[in-house]
Amino acid sequence: MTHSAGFVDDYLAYLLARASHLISSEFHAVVEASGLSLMEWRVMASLSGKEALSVGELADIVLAKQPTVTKLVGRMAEAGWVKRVDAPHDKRQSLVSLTATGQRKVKPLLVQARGHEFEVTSALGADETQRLKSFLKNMIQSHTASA
Amino acid sequence: MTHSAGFVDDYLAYLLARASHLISSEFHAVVEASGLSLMEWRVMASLSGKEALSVGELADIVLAKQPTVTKLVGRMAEAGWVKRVDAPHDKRQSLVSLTATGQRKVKPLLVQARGHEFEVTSALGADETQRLKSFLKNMIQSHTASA
DNA sequence: ACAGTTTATATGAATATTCATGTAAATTCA
DNA sequence: TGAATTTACATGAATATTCATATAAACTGT
Repeated sequence: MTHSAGFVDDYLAYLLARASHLISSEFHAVVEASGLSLMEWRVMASLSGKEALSVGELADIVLAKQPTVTKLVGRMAEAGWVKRVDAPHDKRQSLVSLTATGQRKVKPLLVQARGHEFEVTSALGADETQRLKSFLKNMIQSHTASA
Repeated sequence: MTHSAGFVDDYLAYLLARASHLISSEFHAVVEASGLSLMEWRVMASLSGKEALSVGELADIVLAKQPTVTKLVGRMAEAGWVKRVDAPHDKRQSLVSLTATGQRKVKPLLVQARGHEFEVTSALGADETQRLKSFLKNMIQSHTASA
């Protein structure tokens, strides 16, 4: 049975939210299996490959508010996955980085994430996937230029 | 200054999450100005044009869990924007619909939402926008077929 | 029709997120 | 330099979300 098309069914903001939620949810199962929450996974994925990120930068990247990230990072530090050090040049900043334990924990997930992404996009094909990503990157960039 | 590309910068799930968050946030200002939260707006937009939706259907649509929606709808009913009636054929279901007050409240937002969507997509152009929406709809459909 | 199962929603406790605000460090500019 | 302002993070209270579970209605197979 086909639902009558409601407002949201052709509304870009909603299509983005739904697609995002859907893809994240699928991978959520994998993430949970390794004992991480979605937010914890986002933090660790964001930190991987980087030397360190400040709490504020992390908040921006993981799409949460600063107090949320402060507390999230606190829990993750207790778990031993990340550590915090004051920035040498600006002692207000708290630089967050992965511990060796954290790196070991996130490494397999990064591989699985690429695998999942491939599954998701294989129906579209590589070219179309690139086009989709370009759309999204453009949209992100053009609406972030403000800063 | 260009950041070195981290894992998430080319990861589809993240691009979707970021684009979604960005677009929603922009419109969030408009929504808040009318005294609604983002979730309340989603509920009302989802209900507009429909006769009614069950709590479960709503939860699926607004991308939240059922207990969240039960409580959200409870608050919205107190505010007078929606009402609940037991489904005549299945008394377990609680059918949620907009009140006249709710309709009046959401109507201008629906117009503004289309306006905002137009702003966001005007940079892409109508054709590319349709293509982007098609991508998203396909992705949503193909990953929802399971049910 | 009935016992067992499944489905839809509600509810209370646990958890997470956010808002408002505080503190301290950095920056600005007279 | 130093007072005023801004920036970065932390913290406690308020709020929202979720998990686990309860309740009641509908379905299933006999």
